[in-house]
Amino acid sequence: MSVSKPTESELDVLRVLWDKGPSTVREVHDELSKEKDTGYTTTLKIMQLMYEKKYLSREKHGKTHIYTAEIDRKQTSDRLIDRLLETTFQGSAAKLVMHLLGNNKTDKAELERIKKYLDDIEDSQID
Amino acid sequence: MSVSKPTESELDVLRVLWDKGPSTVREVHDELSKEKDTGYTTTLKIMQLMYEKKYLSREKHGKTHIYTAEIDRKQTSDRLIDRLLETTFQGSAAKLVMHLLGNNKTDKAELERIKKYLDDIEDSQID
DNA sequence: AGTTATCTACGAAAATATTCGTAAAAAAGT
DNA sequence: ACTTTTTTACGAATATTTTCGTAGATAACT
Repeated sequence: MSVSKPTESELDVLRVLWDKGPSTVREVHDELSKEKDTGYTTTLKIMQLMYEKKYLSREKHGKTHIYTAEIDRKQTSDRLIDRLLETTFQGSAAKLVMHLLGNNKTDKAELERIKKYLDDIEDSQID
Repeated sequence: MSVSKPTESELDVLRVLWDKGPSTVREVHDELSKEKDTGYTTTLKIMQLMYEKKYLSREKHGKTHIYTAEIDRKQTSDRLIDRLLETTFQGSAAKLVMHLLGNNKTDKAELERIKKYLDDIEDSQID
């Protein structure tokens, strides 16, 4: 199975579906309209193409379709992260993390969660 | 100043320039050839376009140009990371970090570096 | 039932990105 | 000096992505 590589617009659609769960074109479009300004049929077309590419599945309810994301967040983010790591952090996860926490408004709770996670990893890594 | 948004191919070029520093088209092309299979003039053209967009600067040495990246790694990665955070991690840095360390072959040295960094942050955050 | 609104499918235009052929100039090699 | 190689600039072809208009079908409204 060739690796899926959603375009910019396709990612916009996916983000909505990932957030809100299965939705109609109308719902996705209304959501996207908050950010960018394109016609309804544009969103429709993109979702139809995504359906053909198997990025989405759909189910007919009356005359409308309800679309569901068929490529998952994790897989997609893996790709994006790999790319990011290579492109801008020379493959070093540490650099990415530092960058991430460096400028960001990452709050204390988040930091704690990360630390805890790191400890867990180390514990399970007595090799 | 509008935010720069390099395309896929442009990022390929940037990666090389970021890694190797100022380089000729030939050098960039040879580097890219290891991965993908395009003609020399294709790389040339892309770099020329990037020059017009001000993504690169160049300096003439004899008949060849030496190109330098004019948009920096940090700025570019900030954009990519923000996008990634929003799109696939609901804005949670912790989630991204966990994801990053979860599947990855991050070695012990890297983990140590990260932990140390976290400690430093916490120390400087007694507010 | 007739009108209006909403949705889909289709096709094609417009915008962007990528590719490469060709020609001319500069440099290097013989 | 002549040939070969390397480089640039230009222009155009191709591919990909995004956009939307139009027509027909289905549902909702009055």
